[in-house]
Amino acid sequence: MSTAFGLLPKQDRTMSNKTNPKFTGINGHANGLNGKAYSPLSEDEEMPLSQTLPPSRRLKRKKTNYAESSSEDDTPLASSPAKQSASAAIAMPGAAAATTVQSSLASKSKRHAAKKEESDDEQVFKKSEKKKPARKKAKKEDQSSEDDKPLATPKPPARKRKLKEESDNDSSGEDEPLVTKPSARKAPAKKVKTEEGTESPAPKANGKAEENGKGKGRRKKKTEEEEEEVYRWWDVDPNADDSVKWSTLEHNGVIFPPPYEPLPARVKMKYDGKEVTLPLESEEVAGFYAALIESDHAKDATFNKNFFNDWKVILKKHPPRESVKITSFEKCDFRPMFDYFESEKARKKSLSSAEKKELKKAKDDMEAKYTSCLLDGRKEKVGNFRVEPPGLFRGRGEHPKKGTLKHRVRPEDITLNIGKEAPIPIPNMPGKWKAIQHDNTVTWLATWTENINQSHKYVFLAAGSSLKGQSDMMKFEKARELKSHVDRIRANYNGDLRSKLMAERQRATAMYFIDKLALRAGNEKGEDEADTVGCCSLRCEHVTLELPNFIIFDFLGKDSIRYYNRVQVEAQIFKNVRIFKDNKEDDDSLFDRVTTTSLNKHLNSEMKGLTAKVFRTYNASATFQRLLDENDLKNATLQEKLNAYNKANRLVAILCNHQRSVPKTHDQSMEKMRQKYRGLKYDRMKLRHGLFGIDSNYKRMDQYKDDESDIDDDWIVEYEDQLKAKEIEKAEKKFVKENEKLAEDNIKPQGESVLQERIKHMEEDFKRLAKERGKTVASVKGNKTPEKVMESIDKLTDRIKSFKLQMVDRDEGKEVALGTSKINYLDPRITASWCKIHDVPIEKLFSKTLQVKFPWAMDVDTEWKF
DNA sequence: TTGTTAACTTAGAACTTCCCTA
DNA sequence: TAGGGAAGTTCTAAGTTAACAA
Repeated sequence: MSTAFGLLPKQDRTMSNKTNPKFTGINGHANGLNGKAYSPLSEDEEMPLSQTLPPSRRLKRKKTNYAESSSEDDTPLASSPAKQSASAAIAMPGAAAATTVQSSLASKSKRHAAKKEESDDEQVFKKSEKKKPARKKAKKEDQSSEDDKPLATPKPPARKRKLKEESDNDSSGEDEPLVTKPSARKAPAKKVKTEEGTESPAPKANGKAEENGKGKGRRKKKTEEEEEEVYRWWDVDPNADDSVKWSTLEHNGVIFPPPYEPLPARVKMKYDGKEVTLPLESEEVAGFYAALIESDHAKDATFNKNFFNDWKVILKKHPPRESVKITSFEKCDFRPMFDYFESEKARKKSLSSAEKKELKKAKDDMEAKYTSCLLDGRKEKVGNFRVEPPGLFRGRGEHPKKGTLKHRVRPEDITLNIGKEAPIPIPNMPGKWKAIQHDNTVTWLATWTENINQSHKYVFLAAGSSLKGQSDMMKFEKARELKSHVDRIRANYNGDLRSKLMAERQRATAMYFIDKLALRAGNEKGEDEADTVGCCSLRCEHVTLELPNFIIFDFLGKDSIRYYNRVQVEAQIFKNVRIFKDNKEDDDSLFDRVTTTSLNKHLNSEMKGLTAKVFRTYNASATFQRLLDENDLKNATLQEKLNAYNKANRLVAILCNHQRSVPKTHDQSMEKMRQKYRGLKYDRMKLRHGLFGIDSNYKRMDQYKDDESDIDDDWIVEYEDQLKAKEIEKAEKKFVKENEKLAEDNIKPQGESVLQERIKHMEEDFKRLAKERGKTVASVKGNKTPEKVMESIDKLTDRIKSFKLQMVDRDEGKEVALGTSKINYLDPRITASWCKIHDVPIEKLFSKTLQVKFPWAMDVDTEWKF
């Protein structure tokens, strides 16, 4: 494997977003980050495939031949004599030129014979050797019939996800989790205040809340402090049945966005240079686009095409009043609308802070009742209680549907999930809910189906809620459980890398990538989605082999973020990928015998509840813990500790390929930093020269010369001019202020000559500086001893070093998003424990939101390890 | 066995607030 | 004290997973 990302040569780790191929999400955790080198190849493992397997049995397939060659594809690796020579060539290390051998498909009879020879593997082979389907077809477009259905009788969804943890309950000793399973949501809760100000009783000891969670007026009003008391779900009985998520649930539904507010009559878009008056319906959609004309979306042909097509449909029903026919996108000028939106933004921005506060309060008051719900009698925060407003679909990457119109969601679209006894909320816009259901095995409060991809939208509780917290904690516990299985699992897949069955060998190789590179599982995607891949859906074009043992990954992953990584792999992996790619087209699947389902099924057999995703969590958290532990921070300052933490965080983010777009002002701020950096070096140079001026016996300290090579004469002229201008400006301002002060005190102000005198002195100083240019001797202000000057030089050198580090840090981190791993992959207990060990306040590392999200992690002691 | 889908987590973009510097 | 940039928060798209229907 390659070195850690941060240590890679530049060409191997240049990063960039999306279309600009640069980001190199090198893991390196097998050597650099993780430090674990697995099973070094033994003599036996080095044995060419040709000696282990009859080479002629090697697979050959082409995408176009999938159908007719299916049975051929089922041939186990070791069973096709017809391809012996080709396989021998593949198997020879370094025999790259011989990897692609044209050969005809083996005959059925040969295949049959081969299968007979493989009697031992027959069963396995039959079960696993299935071809993967090509990209899924587009989902059914028209779901309107569903939408037009009358209010359905409340019924629970046909299918439901069964919790994995259920199966874990009966896990045998061998697979015992490291830590007692957390969870259990139905333990006694602290009293909470209901919306009306009454209190709900705590649920009964068995976890079931009193019917409907209501116990009005039974108890005295408690103080605010007590009401705010947190329900410590993580302290309660872990053996509760977690297929049931709640006993009682009360909420106020969702809040719909306000109706469309028409533009002032004077604001009109233009068509073919002339103003057009649009009816509300078409004006609203035009406005969606107008707001984006300065964004990248408006530069995208697909986005524009989809928007225009959808808008034309609206226009047909609601044409411009001038009876102009809008048929050409190019003739549309949305600028007047855009300008109006901008002016409105500016107007809102310019409001006084009191006015802004008032507006915010009105909004908060209006939303207040939707922000929380009563779950088993306890008040819990709701996450996305606002219904998504209509707009243009902002699909990422090359999503074929980006720009299409996302319809306004109405009550008729929404199904509520609520307790049986709870009052049904009334929508804040005209209409009736699509359906009401009382399913306590799911956690959502409301759902609807979006019109573009027919994807389901849900309203869930907030990240800080007990339900989310429990699930989060279980996620990390599952990842920790992997710790005690991972050696065995790795040994198993390392063994399978040489399996005679293609499916097993592919699966083992995929597992290797998932484990070492933290790749996602990679489900198949449909034609109506962006073409992105993960491990199982990698195509041949996404992996390039480079002798002797490098693999270059280059593909678009989730959110169309580019994954580029040049990785040094073990010989067997290299060999396998060569075999998998052989005789396939670029757009053929690399792992044609592996699906996410089959892979996860296998992982589950290795450890209960294990999926590809668990590996990502495990590797992120384990790597983070190890990196933190590697630091010696005994005498470190707070800043040094924070730097060490952020560095570990950054390495994990790189491992997981978490990118962000470069801040728009990045180049500008880097340039500022560079100027400041040079300025510091200039200051040191002057001190050095000054030191020599004071005492020529002092060394000129030429060790800094190279470091100061970017300070050339031209730059110095420019810099000193800037300095001079700044100093004069400063002096002028100071002079004005002094006079103002004097005027206030009724004292005669200073004359202009005072300022002129000061400026004259400054100019003399700068003239002296100009004379010293190009010389190695300079004057030093004040009566400084050489020792004092030396001291200043050392201090400056430290500042220069630290500033340089800051610059490098800023530049290298410009495309790395730290938040994603912190929120989703790093066990918060690692941070909590680390903070305690190093006496770092948690708020330095966890924002308020993160602290609310992870209350369950805060109690760990300093001994706790992931 | 395979495809579909419900339910959930993970993700970067977009927006908002905070804080530092001039 | 403004305003610019960073940090924090919200929004919603895009994944994963497993149950279930065909």
